[in-house]
Amino acid sequence: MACIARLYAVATTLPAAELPALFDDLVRCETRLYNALGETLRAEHGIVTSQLELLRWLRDHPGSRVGDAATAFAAGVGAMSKGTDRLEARGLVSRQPNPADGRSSLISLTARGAALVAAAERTFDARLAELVGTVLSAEQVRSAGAALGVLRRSLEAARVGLPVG
Amino acid sequence: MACIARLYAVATTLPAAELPALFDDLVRCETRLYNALGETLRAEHGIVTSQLELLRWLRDHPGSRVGDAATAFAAGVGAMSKGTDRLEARGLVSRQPNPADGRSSLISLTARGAALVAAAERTFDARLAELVGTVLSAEQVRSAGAALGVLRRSLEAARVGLPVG
DNA sequence: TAGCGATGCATGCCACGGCATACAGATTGC
DNA sequence: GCAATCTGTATGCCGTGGCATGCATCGCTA
Repeated sequence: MACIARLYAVATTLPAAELPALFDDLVRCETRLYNALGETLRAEHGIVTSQLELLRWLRDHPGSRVGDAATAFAAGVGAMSKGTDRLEARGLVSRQPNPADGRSSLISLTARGAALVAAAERTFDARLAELVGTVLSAEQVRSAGAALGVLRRSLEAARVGLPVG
Repeated sequence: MACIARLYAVATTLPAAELPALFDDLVRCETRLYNALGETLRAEHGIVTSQLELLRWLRDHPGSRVGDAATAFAAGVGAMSKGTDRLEARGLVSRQPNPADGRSSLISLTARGAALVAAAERTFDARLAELVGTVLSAEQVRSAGAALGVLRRSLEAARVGLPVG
C-alpha cells in the first residue's frame, strides 16, 4: 500500500535509526527544559510552565473557550477545565458567560493575570535564552524551528495525538 | 550550500521571539507524538511510550540501576522505582542484587521483556515514520536532530532540569 | 415548536509523577 | 573499628491529567 511505498522512500534517504534518535532528543530536551523553566517560574512567580503557557495563550486568544484551549494544547477537556479552575481560584482568569452559547464560557485574563503573564514571560524568555540561546547558533535555532513548525502543523492538521476527553 | 547558509547565519542575529516559538513547537510536537505513539503501542502491545522508552533503554544499558535510569530520563528516583515495579509486576524486567552495592539492584530485561521491546520497537518505528518521516525531508530531520542533539547534551552536561527526588 | 441527537463543560475515579521521608548499606574520619 | 555522614532506593501523600459520566444547552428536523 501507499504507506509501504512511503516507508521505503524514507528508508532510502534517511538512516532508519535517525527518527527514533530525533524523537529521543526531542523528548529529553522537552522534559529538561520544561522542568528547568518550571523551577525558575515557580520560584519567581508561583506558577509553572504549563500555567504560563495557558495564560499566554489566553492573552493571545481572547474570548476562547475551554475546549479551544484543550485543542490547542492537545490536552483533554476535563484537564483544561480543571486547570482553568485553578487559575480562576487564584484570580488570574475569569469565566464570562458566552452570549452565543449557554453551554460554554469565555475565558479572559484578569488584571492580575495580565500583569503576571507579562512579568513571568520576561523571566521565561530570559531563562530560555540562557538555556538554549547560548548553546545553539541562530542557524540551528532557525532550522530546528522550521522543521518542528512543519511537523507541528502537520500533526495539528491531522488531529494527531489528541486525548479522548 | 549548507556552508554558505551557515556563514550567512553567523552574521545574522536571532529575533527575540524565535526561542519561545521554538519551545512552543517543541512542546506541541512532543505532546502529540507521545500521545499518538502511546495510543498505537497500547493497542498493539499493552504498553505506553514511556514504558517502551524505559525498556529500550534497559536493553541498551544492561546492568543499570534505578538511579541511572532516573538520571537518563530526567525523572525522579521515586517515579523510576515505581515504574520499574510496574514492569517487574508484569514480568518484563527483573531486579538482581548488585554484587558491588547492597543498596541497589541491577535491572535487566526478562525474556518476555526482550521479546516485547523488539516487537514494540518495530511498531514504534513504523508509526513514527508515518507521523514524521512522511512530513519532514531527510534534510530537515538531520538539521533538527543535530540541533536537538547539541541542546540535549548541553542540558545533560549541566544537569539542568533534573527533578529533586 | 416539540423532540432528539450532538456538543460543551464539569466532576469523579484512577494512574502516574514529584517531593518528603524512612531506612539499609556504604564511606569517611578519627 | 566505630561513629558520623552520605548514598541509593522504596514508600506515602499530594497534585495533575486521562477517561468516563452526567447534565445543560444547542441545532436540526418534522
